[in-house]
Amino acid sequence: MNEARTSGRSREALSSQSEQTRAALIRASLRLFGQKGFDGTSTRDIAAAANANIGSIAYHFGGKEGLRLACAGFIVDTVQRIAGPAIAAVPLGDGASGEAAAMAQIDAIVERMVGFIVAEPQAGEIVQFVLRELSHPTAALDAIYTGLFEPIHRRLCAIWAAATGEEAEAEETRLRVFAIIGQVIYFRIGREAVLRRMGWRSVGAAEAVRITSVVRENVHAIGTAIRGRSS
Amino acid sequence: MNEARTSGRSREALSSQSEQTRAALIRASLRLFGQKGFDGTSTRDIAAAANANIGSIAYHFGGKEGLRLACAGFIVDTVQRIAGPAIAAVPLGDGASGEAAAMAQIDAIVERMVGFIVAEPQAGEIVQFVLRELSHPTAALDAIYTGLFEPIHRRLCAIWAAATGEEAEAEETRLRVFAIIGQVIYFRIGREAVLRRMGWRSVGAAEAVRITSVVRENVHAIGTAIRGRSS
DNA sequence: GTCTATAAACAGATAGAC
DNA sequence: GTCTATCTGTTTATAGAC
Repeated sequence: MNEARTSGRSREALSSQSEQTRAALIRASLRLFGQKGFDGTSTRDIAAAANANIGSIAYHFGGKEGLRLACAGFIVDTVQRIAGPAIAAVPLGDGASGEAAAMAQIDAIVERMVGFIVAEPQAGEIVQFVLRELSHPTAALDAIYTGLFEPIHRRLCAIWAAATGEEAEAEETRLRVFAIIGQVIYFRIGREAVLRRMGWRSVGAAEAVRITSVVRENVHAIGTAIRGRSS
Repeated sequence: MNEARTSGRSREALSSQSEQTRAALIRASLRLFGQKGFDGTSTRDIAAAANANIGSIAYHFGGKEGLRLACAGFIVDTVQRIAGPAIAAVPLGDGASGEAAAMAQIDAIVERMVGFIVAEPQAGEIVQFVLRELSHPTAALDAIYTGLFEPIHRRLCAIWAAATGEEAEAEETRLRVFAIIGQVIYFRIGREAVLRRMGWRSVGAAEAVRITSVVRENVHAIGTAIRGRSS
């Protein structure tokens, strides 16, 4: 079996034609895998969409499966770059002022999450790709879980804990953060149903604002109720 | 093109071998479509799983596409039978007592939803199937949306309105009900991530109880906050 | 109604010319 | 590195035997 050129390549060659073809193939396959699924996408379609030839897939990635793994790597890099700053640790005070600051950070995160996941076109491909991987785990999911899901969820739990006084790694907290994420994700997954039920033609910036407003209110309500339990 | 035997069949022939083959094909294809996707599933696999032969698919459903539509019909029937009683209209009093009764019905619905969607094995196939249809709408989605999504969502909005005093068909209410559904659905869609993060080996009855507890608390918190706005 | 054989198209992988 | 030609296996659909 030929070894694909997936590692050890020099960083100076980023704009060589080889790297351009490589990048174009990843972009095209991420889009097509997201739209039509891994099995539903042929290597011929990918090559055509990337303006490359079929043989280049075997050359760069060893085969179709290698392309899937490369997509996972691209997703990890992309989302880390976008989500990283938003969920970075910010200095939080103690007691009530710390809780308020943490809740403000949660507000900002919800707004960014909705903006990216729901309204950003590129997020559609990524979410669909991840969704399919979740339903049929491969090595690509391992990369996405370890590089993205786990660290982000853990960080969100910590922020939620700072905002409510709950323990960050408590089972209840972890489940609650999943439920909160679900509120947002569903607007992408069930987009078609949302469009029909809301009578919207698309979900753009204006619709994202409406969704953000509702989700933020929900999250506040949950946080307030949790905080109120301990008093 | 041959017309498939998809309509006009007599109801008395339910246990004939023809109907048995037909039912077996639908069950098998729903499971396989859910697991591996429509494109990822071959008619040979379906026929083998249903203990039928390949030709019978063309005979009963006209082809693979007809099988997809038949799956959608099966889903509408199944979910209507399960969800129907739970969301049926119950006599609600006026004022505060009516709100409490409506919230109690919401509690019961959340519990049933989590129990079915998250813990019931058959729900996995159905959710995965619907999920894939949502991301790539065909005529099968039209059937599911019209027969299931729209009426159930509308009914949930009405119950939520009775519990909170909001207007049932207000944009905000419709979005809020979507967000609440998202909380539950995510535990099925993101099951693999949930399993890993929670350290669970599977999601059974015991885990469903934990999830129900968290989601119910969230929903109560949201409902209470909404009700509190008007005072 | 069921099952088999086969057709026609398409898949991914690969060898080799350039 | 790129591109073409081709191999091998698999796909859905269908015609026809039983």
